[in-house]
Amino acid sequence: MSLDLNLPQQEAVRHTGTPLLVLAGAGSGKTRVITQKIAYLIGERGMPARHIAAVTFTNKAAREMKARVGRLLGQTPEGLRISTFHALGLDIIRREARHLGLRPGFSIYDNQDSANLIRDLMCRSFGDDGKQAERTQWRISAWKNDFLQPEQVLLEDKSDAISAAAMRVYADYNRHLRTCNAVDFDDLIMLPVLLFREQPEILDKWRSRIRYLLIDEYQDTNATQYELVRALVGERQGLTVVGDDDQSIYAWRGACPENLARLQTDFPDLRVIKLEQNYRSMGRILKAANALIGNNPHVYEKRLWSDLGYGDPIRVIRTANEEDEAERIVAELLHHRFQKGSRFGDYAILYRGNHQSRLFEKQLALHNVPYYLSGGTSFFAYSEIKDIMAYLRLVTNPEDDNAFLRIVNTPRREIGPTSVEALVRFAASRHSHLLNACFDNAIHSELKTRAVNSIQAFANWVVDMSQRVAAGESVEVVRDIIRDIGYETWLIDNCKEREDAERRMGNVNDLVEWISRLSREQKEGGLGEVIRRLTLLDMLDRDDDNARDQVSLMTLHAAKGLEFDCVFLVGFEENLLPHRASIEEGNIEEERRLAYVGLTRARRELTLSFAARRKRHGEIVECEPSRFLDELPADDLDWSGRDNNLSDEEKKARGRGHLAGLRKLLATE
DNA sequence: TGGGGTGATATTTTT
DNA sequence: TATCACCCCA
Repeated sequence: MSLDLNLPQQEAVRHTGTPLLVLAGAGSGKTRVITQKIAYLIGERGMPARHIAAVTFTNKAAREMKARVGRLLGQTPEGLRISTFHALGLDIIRREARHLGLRPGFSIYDNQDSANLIRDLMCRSFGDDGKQAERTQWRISAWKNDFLQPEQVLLEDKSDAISAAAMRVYADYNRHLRTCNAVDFDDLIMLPVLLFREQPEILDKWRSRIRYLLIDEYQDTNATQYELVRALVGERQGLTVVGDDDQSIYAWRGACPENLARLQTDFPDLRVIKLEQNYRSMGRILKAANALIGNNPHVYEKRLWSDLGYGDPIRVIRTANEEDEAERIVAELLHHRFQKGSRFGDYAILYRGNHQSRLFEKQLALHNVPYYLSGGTSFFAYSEIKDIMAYLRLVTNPEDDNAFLRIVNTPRREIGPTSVEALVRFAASRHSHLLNACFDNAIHSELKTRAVNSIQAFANWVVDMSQRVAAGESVEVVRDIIRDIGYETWLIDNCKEREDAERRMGNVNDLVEWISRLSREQKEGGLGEVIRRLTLLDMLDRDDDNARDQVSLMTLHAAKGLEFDCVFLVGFEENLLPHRASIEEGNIEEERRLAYVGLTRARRELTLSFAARRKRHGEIVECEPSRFLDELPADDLDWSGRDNNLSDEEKKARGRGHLAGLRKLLATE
C-alpha cells in the first residue's frame, strides 16, 4: 500500500472484515481511499478483479476513478466494474432481460422521452391537456426513487393535482414502457431490485459475481439504490461506502441521506471511520465551514482540520444591486489575478441559481475573460441528436412506438398528422406496434392509398435497416440511415443560418464518431447495446474543461467535488441562499449544506458577496444578507473591501461586528 | 411553415 | 421582467 495515506485512510483501505462506512469530510481524500482500496483488494488480498464493483453517480466520477485505479495498478484489470449506478443496473437488466419481459434491443427512455409518453397518456387516456406532463413525470420518478410501486402509491395522499394526475398514469405509463420494450432511467435501478426479490436464484448469481461493493458519494443514494446495495451485499460483509452527510444537497431529487444512519441498523457490525484531515483548504476557511455546519444536527460529529496554514480573512462584499455585484466581483477577480499572476482557471464564481450567471457572463465577456459555464443544454437534448437517436432506437427496437412517432415524418415523408393519428388508432385497435401495423392489410380501410404507400415505404426501409443491424452491422448502418433520410439536406433547408446547419450536422457527425468508438469497445449486444450505453452518457462533460485556462461559472450543486484556489460565492442573501422556497418549506439545513459545499470549494481565498437590492421577476426588491453570514466567525471576516457602498451608520454597525445592527439599518434603508 | 401573439412560470439536475 | 412553449393565422 502506498505510504501517502494518513492513518485513518490506511485503516479504511485495510478494513475488510465487516461493512465499512467512511465519513469523509470535504477534501479529505475519499476518492483516494476508494481507489487505493480497490488496488489493495486486488493486489494484496488477491481478490479477482471481476468480483469487485465500484459505483459512482456521474460518468465523470466513474471515468476519473477508472483512470486512477489504472494508474495505481499500471492498467485497469480485466473484469473490474467501475460504473455509475445506472450502468450497473443496465448490466444486470441486459443479462436478465428475458426474466423481466424485455426483448433484446430494448430501449432506454430519457426524461424527455418519458415526459412525451406521459403527455400522450394524459391526453389520450384521460383527456387531460398534458400541460403538466413534465411535473407528472417528475412525480412518478420520485416514486420510483422511493421504491414505491403504482399499487403502493394508492395509499399515498393525493391532495395536489400533480400527484392525482401522476397516480392515474403511473401504472399505465409502466405498462406502455413495457409494450414499447422500453425502460426509463429509474427502472434501471428499480427493476433489478424487483427481480432480485422475486427470483432469489438470480440474486444469488449476482451475489457470487459481485463480492465486494464500493460506493462513492453515499449520501446521494436514494431509497431504491439502497435496496439494490442491500440486495447485492446480503449477508456477506463486502461493502465500503464513502460519504459525507454535510454534503448531502440532493434530497430534493430523492437522495436519502438517512441511508447513512440506516447502515448502522441494517449492518450491526458496521465499522465507522472518519476522515477529518483536509488536504484542500487553509485553516480559516475550514474553521468558517465548521462553524457554519455546526448549526446543523449531526448523527456523526466530525471536525475538519488542515495543516496548510491559516490563510487570509474571508472577504465580504456588499454592493448596491446585482449589476454592481457582477461588476465588482469581476473587477476584484481581474485585480487579484494581475497582482498574483495567477491563471483564470484558479477562479470560480459560484451561485445558487443558474439565472445568476448572466450578469457575470456579461461582465467577463466585457473584459475578454475566458470562462467556462457549466449547466448548458446536454448533448442529447439537441433535436438533431434526438432525431438520429430515435432512428437508431427504432431500428434496434421495432417496438419503440415513441421513436416511431418522433421520426415517421422527420424529415418530411408526406405522412401528416392525420395519417399518423389514424395509424395510431388502427394499431391500438389491433394491439399492435406502430411499425407492425403498417404491414397489416386491413390498414387500407383506415387510410388513403397514398398515405399507406408512404407509410409502407418507410416501414419497409426501417425493417431493411433492422435486418442489417440484426446481422451484426453497426456504424455502417448508422451512416447509411443518415444518408438515406437526407438528413444533412433537411438540416440545411430547415435552418435559417448556414452555420446553424453546419453546427448541427457537426453534432450528428460527433454522434456517429461516438457510436463507432463504442462499437469497437463493446463486444456484446451489438448496436442496441451501444445505443443504450450512449443514452447513459453525457458527452458534454469532457475532461479537457479544466485543462483550458478559464474562469468557472457554476451553481453550488455543480461545484460539488471540485476545488479552486479562489472562490467567489455570490448572492449570499436571504431568499437566494437560503433560497426562498426552502425557507418556506422550512428546509434550511439543506441550504446550509449547500453554503458549506460552496465554502469548502476554496483552497486559499474565499469571497462572499451580496447585493442590497435586486430585480426579481421584474420588480426591484430589498435584500438582506444571508443568515449564514451570522453563523460564520466574525473575526475571520473582512468587510473592508474597497468601496463597499456603505453609509456612515452602516460602517458603525459593521465596526461593532454585529450583523444584527447592520441588518436593521439595511431593512430601514 | 414560420412568425408573432399569448399565457404560464420563475431552485438545484444526473442518469 | 425574461423566457419559453404552444397555438393560430396568413
